[in-house]
Amino acid sequence: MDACTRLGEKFEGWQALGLDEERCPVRNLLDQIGDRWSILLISALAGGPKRFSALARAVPDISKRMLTQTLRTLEISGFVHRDVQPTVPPSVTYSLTPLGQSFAAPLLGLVDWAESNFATVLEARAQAKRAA
Amino acid sequence: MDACTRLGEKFEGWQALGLDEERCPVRNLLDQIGDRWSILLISALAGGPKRFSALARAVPDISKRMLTQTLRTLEISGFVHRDVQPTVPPSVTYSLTPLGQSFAAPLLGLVDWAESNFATVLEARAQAKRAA
DNA sequence: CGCTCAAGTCTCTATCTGAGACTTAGTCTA
DNA sequence: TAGACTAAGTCTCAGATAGAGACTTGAGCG
Repeated sequence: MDACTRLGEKFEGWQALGLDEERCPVRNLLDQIGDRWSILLISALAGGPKRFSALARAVPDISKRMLTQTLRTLEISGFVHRDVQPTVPPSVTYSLTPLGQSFAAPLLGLVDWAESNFATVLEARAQAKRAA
Repeated sequence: MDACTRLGEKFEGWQALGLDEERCPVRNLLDQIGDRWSILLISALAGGPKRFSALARAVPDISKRMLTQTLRTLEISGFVHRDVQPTVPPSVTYSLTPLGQSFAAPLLGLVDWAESNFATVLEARAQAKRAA
C-alpha cells in the first residue's frame, strides 16, 4: 500500500475521533508547531545549543517577540530546554531535548522532499500566474 | 551521522543563502503550507478526491473562508487539482496532483512521529503546568 | 410557497503579528 | 568619567489575519 493511501486511512481514523484538538495528535501538534517559526528554530538548534541572541541572528527576520514566544511554546511542549545562567547580564542557552532531537528524523524527510520538489512547485506557481 | 546533526548542517546551508524566502525551499514551503489547515486538507484528500462540501464536513471546524483560501493556495502551488463541473449548482471536486501525492510519504513520517510521541508531549506540558 | 443545497463571497469583529522603544547592570570606549 | 554597547527579554501600538455568519443563484422537494 502506498503512503498516500495509508495517509488517507490515518485521516479517516482521526475523523472517527471527531478530529478533536485535544485528542488527535496531529491536530494538536500542528496547532503547536505548525507555524512559520517553530520548524525553523528546531532546525537551528539541531546543530547544537545556541543562545537567544545567536538564534536571533540565525533567523534574521524573526522578531524578538516571536522568538521568545515560539521558544516558550517549544519549551512547554518539551522540544526545547532553556538553561538560564543567573549572571548579569543573564546568559540563556537553548538546546533540543531528546524529544526534540527525535523529531529531527521525520523533519529531515520533509526537508529533503522540499528541496527535491522545490522546482516543481515553482513551476506550478509560474503556470498558475500565467493562467491568471 | 544522525538525523539531528544532518538537519543542523542543512540549516547552516540555508543560512549561507541568507534564509531568503524566495530561494530557501524550506522557508518557502513553510510559508505556504506551514499553517493549521494545509496539512490537514492534504491528509483529507490523500484518501481520494472530495468535493468542497465533503471537505468542509471532513474538517468540521474550518470556516468556509479558510477552506477556500487554503485550497486556492494548495492549487497554485501544485499540490491540489480543482475540477469544476459547470452544472447548476456547480459541482467542484478537489484531488491531489502527483506532486501532492508524493508529499504523502514525508508527511506520513511526521504523522507517525506525532502519534508515537504524543504521550511524551502531553507529559511535558503537564509538567510545565505544574511548575508554573 | 418556502426550504435546502452547491460553492463560494462579503463584511465585521477578534486575535495575532511585527516594529521598535525600554529595562538592568556590567564592561568597553573616548 | 561619561557615553555606548550587550544580554534577554517585556511593553505598546498599528497593521495583518482568522473566524463567524449573512448573502448569492437556480433547481429540486414537500
